Amino acid sequence: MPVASPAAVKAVPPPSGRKVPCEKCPLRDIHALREFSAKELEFVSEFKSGELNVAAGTNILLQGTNSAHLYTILSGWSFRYKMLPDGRRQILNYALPSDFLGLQGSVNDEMQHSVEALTDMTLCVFPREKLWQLYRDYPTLAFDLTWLAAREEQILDEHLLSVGRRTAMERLAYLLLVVFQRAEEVGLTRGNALQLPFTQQHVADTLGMSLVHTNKTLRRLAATKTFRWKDRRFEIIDREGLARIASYEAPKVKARRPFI
Amino acid sequence: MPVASPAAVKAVPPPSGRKVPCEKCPLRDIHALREFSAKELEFVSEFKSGELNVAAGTNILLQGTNSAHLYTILSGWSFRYKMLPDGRRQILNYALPSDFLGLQGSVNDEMQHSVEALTDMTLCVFPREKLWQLYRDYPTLAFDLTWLAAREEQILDEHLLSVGRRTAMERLAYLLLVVFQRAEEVGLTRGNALQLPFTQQHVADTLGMSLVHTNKTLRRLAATKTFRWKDRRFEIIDREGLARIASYEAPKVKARRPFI
DNA sequence: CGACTTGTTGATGTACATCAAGGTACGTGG
DNA sequence: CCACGTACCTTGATGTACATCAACAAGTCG
Repeated sequence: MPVASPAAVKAVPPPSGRKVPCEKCPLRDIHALREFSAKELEFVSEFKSGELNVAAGTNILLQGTNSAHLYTILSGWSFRYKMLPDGRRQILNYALPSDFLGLQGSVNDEMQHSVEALTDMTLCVFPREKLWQLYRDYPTLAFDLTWLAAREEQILDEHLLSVGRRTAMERLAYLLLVVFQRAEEVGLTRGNALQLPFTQQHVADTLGMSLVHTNKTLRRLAATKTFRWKDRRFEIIDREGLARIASYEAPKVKARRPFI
Repeated sequence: MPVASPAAVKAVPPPSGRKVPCEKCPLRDIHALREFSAKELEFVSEFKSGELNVAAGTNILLQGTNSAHLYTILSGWSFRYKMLPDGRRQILNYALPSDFLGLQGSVNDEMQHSVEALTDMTLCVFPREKLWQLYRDYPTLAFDLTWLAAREEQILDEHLLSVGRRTAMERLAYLLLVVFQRAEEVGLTRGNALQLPFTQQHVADTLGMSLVHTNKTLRRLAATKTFRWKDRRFEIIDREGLARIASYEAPKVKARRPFI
């Protein structure tokens, strides 16, 4: 039975009162994100209740609990995952700077998934109870949230296609490609290189494969020389080649993506 | 290679001008759905551009195209799916009455998935260009859309866990259970029985398995006598038993679900 | 005209050989 | 100690082939 390494559950620390003013939000430098109007900026500043620094390995959200907070990632990597009672783990998606966490908590009493920090992170914290105010007074921001939810859905669709119907090679090629592209979008790459914070066990749990098989497949895929991955440093060499192996075509995005 | 039966692509007919007034919307009888205020009802009536009757097998939305319309299902079953260039098909989710289709088209230029009617259906049609008006003037409805998107995400999460980490038996038990529960929610069941409009090929493409293996697993699962399924008639006998086999726990929903 | 036969098709059920993926074990190197 | 790499054996899943059965259409005969 494929059982993931038992994740040590670290609880989240309380949010610090510290509030970097939103005008100086580091996310505003990211070109792929839309800009806020002065009025929006003012509201978001007010909406924000503080910042949170969490260490790698911390569980930001935990399956079976409820969270009074919503988060926007300011820096660092994390992943959403679910676990079965016997410890089998499925990683659902990775979350990078500008991604939004916790919206599902508005539908269910209890979170149906967990989120764990892959690296040290900084999070922007919003109280869930003010969410309604956002919908009432800031339709542009409300639309942004829907946009983000629909985008998450679209990523999950593609991921499900991978796990359900792509071969191990295809899956792996697809994952590496997509992760690189998403990191690139938010400025985490330097040229064709990227610091990849996850292990082969993470990859295995993302693609629904065993660790051993992931390793073997990774070796076979590396032989195509479409990328290099050694000691956390990932370098993409032949993007089109990877896409071809994955039989994946990147969707065209309609507009610059929003962030809250 | 597991290739789905080649789906004949039938185009959607143009929406009929016919508009059943929203006060008489058949969905309003469903207890699980929230009620609309008079003002909301008035707007939705205006938002609605017509109705659409489609035959089983019709593609309501098509991967790679863009759709000017959004749909709420008034009656009938359909499924969202993606296909790889060589014909491998992954069914992402089923859509039942009160479910909303097409929101992803607001994020991407082109649809990244298709939707096919499983049975004859009636759809309520909305023009996408009026969506912004809804966000601007009807925050409660905007919130409903977000709620629906978050719910879809939650279903996909669980589905991904299934395909990635559950065994064939568990997957199958999970699917049958969840489909029954969703049908029950919108009043499509009679006691413990349900008209199931899909074939074993659909099940296979949903769970990421081959047709043959689906059939064998279905036989083994049927031997547990937790359900009966013959000639489109599905009867659930031991719900808790199925849930135990699937190691699945149904999430608690926070509020009565909305529909547009 | 209706009843019966025949052929076709789609869905299901099963056998068997093959193969991709899993599990265990035991390396290495940092 | 943990992440990675690899060998070896096992098993779960696939692909192909073929059989059954019901639904349906077309054609034939009394």
